[in-house]
Amino acid sequence: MTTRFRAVPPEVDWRAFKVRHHKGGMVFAQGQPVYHWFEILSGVVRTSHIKADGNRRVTGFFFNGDVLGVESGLRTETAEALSDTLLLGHPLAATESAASLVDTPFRRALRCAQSTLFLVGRGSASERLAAFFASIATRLGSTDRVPLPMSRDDIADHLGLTSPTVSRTIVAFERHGVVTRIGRDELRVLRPDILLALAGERDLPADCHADMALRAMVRPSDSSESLTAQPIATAHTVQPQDKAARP
Amino acid sequence: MTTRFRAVPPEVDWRAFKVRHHKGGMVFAQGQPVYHWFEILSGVVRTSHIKADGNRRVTGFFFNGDVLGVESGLRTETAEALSDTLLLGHPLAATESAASLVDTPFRRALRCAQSTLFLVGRGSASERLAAFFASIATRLGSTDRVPLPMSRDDIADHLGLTSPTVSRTIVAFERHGVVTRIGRDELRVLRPDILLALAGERDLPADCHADMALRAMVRPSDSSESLTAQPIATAHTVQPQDKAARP
DNA sequence: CGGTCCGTTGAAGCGGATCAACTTTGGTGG
DNA sequence: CCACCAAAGTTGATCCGCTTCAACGGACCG
Repeated sequence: MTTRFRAVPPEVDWRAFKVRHHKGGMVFAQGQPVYHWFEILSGVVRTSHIKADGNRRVTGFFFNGDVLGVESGLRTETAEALSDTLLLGHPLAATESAASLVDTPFRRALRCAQSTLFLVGRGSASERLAAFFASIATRLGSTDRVPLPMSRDDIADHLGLTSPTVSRTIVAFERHGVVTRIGRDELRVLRPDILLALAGERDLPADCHADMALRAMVRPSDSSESLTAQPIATAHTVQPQDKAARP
Repeated sequence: MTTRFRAVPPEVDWRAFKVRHHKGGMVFAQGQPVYHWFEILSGVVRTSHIKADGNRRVTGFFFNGDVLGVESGLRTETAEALSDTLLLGHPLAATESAASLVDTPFRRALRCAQSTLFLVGRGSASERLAAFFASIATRLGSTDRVPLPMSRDDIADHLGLTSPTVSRTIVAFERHGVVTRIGRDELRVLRPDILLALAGERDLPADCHADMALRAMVRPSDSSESLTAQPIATAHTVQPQDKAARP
């Protein structure tokens, strides 16, 4: 819950500058390099993130006094003015030089929290779990090994699911040859490409339609059990417009 | 996505100390004052937040090299060791003195991101929207006025819902006298207590069971339309164990 | 005054929650 | 070392809330 006061005292506003945007204007765009962070003097700004699958995720709304665009490297999100807006821009370099050593933990925690935002709140159980597993594997630097020292309930409470759903989805992953269970608290990723595709981080391999197959997997209503043979899916190109990009 | 390197160079590790926890141990507890932040040398830690309604939300898992507990004031979450764990604790005071002015925007952004985590990914559409409206009102300092300069699609994409659901839920709120629509892009909150209760931030007023009533509202299947008369609900004490605390 | 966009409302289907039974695991003590 | 027990995971059946796909209405703007 952000407060409504000035973010930094005036003496730190070295080379701070005012920017005016009118309704619909773009403050910064996803993919651009980060040069400044902004403080809202008046107006409303919306930040959103477009995933590889085209889905949009609105990451925040910012009102008078709020701080936005605090990141480094490349913009992970786009900021647009929802109304005529007056911003105070702060050069990131000035901030960096004074606190480059110290604020690192804050930034890392911020990145971590923001990446978690993309895990929860959107997408099916398969997508969330795939993203979760991919995230763990990436953070540990191991391509295929995914330790799960937490309980299924922990995972469920983290992703906004329930324990039975987590179980079913993992079993479905395994039935499709995406992962293998090693004991109770470890996975081995057999098809990282499909895992990332399910997570929405990259496009699906052309040879399969994992999401449709996995959907059918979790709910074994149809008796067409031809799945144990082939790892993932037949060459069905029938994309049911499942959760494609909005127009 | 946090990296796996040391959070800060050694010269900043003034009075850094190692802490060892065994499986199940509590690193810090929700509500305690914040004195340190931690860096994981080995093991796994889980952070979770208990809401007023008793629901638990697992906010993150932290592995080797991750940073956790970066906040100020009182702990908003509890951290527990999922395995035998070795931590490196950093006094917050040392970090503060060097960067008290500069890291403020990072902290505010972090708080903002973390609070957003509690909005999405859990709870019904009513809960998410209630929390969203309450959040806007709080941030603007106005108890009752809630401007909505963003489209319904924006709100939906932010909360992990869809535009029709947002519409229906707002109308349901209005039918219960919780809010009133002023034009298209502004709300007036008539019953802040119920709004906060729906958001899970505090207990319900004893005289009503808003959640049950609102559920029935959104889906007008039953024709028992006695709702326009009394603001919220009759004195039904029939709590259907809806989303109560887990044991 | 007409057109277009956005919001609202309706009907139908599905995904995940819920409740409950069963199985497995891991830990403990005999 | 094995038997037992408690805790966790898996599986099944049913239900409900949200999504989806439409159609309608209303507001803003030319």
